[in-house]
Amino acid sequence: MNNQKIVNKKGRPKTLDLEKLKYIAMYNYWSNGPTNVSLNEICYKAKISKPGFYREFGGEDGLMKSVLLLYKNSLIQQILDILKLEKTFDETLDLLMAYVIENRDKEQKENGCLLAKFRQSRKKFGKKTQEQIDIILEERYLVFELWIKKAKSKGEFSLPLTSNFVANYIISQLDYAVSGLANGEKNNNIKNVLTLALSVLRKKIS
Amino acid sequence: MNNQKIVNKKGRPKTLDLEKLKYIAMYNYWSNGPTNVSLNEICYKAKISKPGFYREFGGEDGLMKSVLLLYKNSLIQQILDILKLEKTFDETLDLLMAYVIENRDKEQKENGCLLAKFRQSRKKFGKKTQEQIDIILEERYLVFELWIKKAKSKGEFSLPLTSNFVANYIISQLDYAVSGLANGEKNNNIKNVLTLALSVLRKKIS
DNA sequence: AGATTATAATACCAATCAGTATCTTATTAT
DNA sequence: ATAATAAGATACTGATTGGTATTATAATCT
Repeated sequence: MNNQKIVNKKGRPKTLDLEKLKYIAMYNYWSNGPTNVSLNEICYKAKISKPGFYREFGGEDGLMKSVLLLYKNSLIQQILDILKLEKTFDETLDLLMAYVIENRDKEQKENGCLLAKFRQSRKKFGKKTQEQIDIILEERYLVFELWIKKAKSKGEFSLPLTSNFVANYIISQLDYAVSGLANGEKNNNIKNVLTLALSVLRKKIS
Repeated sequence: MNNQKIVNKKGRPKTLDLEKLKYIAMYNYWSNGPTNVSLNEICYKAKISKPGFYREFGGEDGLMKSVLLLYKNSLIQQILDILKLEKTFDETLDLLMAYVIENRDKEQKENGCLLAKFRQSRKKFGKKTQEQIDIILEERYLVFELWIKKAKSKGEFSLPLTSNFVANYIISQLDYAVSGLANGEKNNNIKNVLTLALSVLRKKIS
């Protein structure tokens, strides 16, 4: 986006690796919690001088916003992509469960959801970060809601529940599962809880 | 417990207010998150000198263990007491929902569950704190499990689900509700989610 | 009264924090 | 070649952190 090394500019050329910095920041915010990582630490690990960092991001608020965008595009998108596979509603529930419980590696499970961590401490962050949290939450919600609406129109979901509520219900249960796994609960326990909680939305076998 | 001002002891008498310190620590850990509160800050707010604090608690680990015990006895106990009212299973579910959604004041809702916050950052704390987290989680689980077992023996709960699973399921849903409210979700949304999630455990109206 | 004991209070330590002033270096424009 | 520009890098600031050495104080014991 902003990589204009091609265009000859005046002044000393940039050598700092913004992608590396964002990735390192995301990883550290993710595993340690966004409120428990200092800018000093991030700059040191990314081998970027602090004045360089402040030139690029202005401060913590700008960095956090960038990290949230990176997390959305690389991680949250994986969940949203499942909703666009055009599988049946019940099959999609299975895929969502499998993604959360089986498909993520050990480290991802231990770290939980970075968006959830940001959300939990929302008030502690700057304006841009708070806005970005809200935007991503809304984006995620809208994709789930659209999926429910489609399932309804295809006749795959016919319970008398609003799309708004069903979307929130599923997101809530998935969020819980992710945080439960991060808390060290066993795969099978989470799987059973999720299975029962989502069973009320499925076509009854009887 | 340790208030032995009655017994004449040698040396300068203690004047520090341990209960006040623990209460202030609990409140600050609760509202700001246990990883975001410094000992300096706690000592300053409680008007206790740091050497005095270290003499009493040894350090952060000892304080956090004491705070967790205080939280368990004052807050978590309120939930557990509901399970001992000997109401029917379905009525007890109603009471649990009402407690989480209606009965807690605004500040409690915004702060969420202190135990959950400690649990989320469990690895960051000292040995005593980690052990106390585990103990309280286990105590809470056992009370829920006993309640389920009694409901089964009274014939109020007859689904083919283990008491272990049902206890975990209910705790999970309540935990989610508390954290959802802390994240600013609306009472009604949380109430609807909880109602649907717990409906699978209730006697069917049909 | 004087020794003993334990607590209170102040002041300090080195480490780390967010943020910046200053200086050096590498490029382009003239 | 020299000026202008912009980025890199070092080193600093004042504040805060966890933790402690030191000193003053208030009680009991002999």
